[in-house]
Amino acid sequence: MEPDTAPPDCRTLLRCLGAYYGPLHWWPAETAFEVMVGAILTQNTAWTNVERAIAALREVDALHPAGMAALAPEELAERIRPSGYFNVKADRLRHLLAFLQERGGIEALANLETGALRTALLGVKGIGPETADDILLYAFHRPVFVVDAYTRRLFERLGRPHARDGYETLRVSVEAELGTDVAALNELHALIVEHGKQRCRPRPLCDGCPLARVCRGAVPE
DNA sequence: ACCCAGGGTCATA
DNA sequence: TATGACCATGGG
Repeated sequence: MEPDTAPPDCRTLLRCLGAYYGPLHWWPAETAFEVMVGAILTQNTAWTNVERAIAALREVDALHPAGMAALAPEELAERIRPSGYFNVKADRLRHLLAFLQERGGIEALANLETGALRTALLGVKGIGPETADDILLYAFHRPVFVVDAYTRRLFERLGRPHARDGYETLRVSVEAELGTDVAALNELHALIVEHGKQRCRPRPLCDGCPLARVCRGAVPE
């Protein structure tokens, strides 16, 4: 059943979720390249598994492009094994490396306009819309909203418009509310993920909480 | 023993 | 456009 009140806007969600969980200081990485690697490794995978893979890469100094490129393909796959889909993801990381080299590195990419940069990222095999937007927002600090499965579930339960529309439509609808506020876009996605991971009964998160009845489990009627 | 996780690609209809 | 199969590990 849908809430009988109007669905909360994004600023309200930020205030409420932020009061309870935040600030979250995303993305958990030290460099732009590490953000890109993490964005690929976390595809359909729990972050705890990604942390092991990242640690295994750090052990052999493979968290920068040259260091990763120096690894044999088999060793790269072996290092990231804990993150799952390790053969697929090893290929994707190598596509990323080739892309960075062709384009003159991260510094050169940073000169591109956001739309051009997104198009370029989507041209890399293994980088789809969500991964591209993770990279745009958290590695290049561009004003982009990242849509993921948690976002769809939450928005659907809140009765927000476009919850079931295509990726681009949903993304643009949020960006229309938050404008070019990179800090807000950063925090909102992080908070939605953090809240989505909770396995809890619905409870109020803030004063007059608009999603007190919306948690990971079924929405009580 | 199941279900899911901070997706994406490819083949098919 | 829209499903379905596939990729794979680790925690609840």
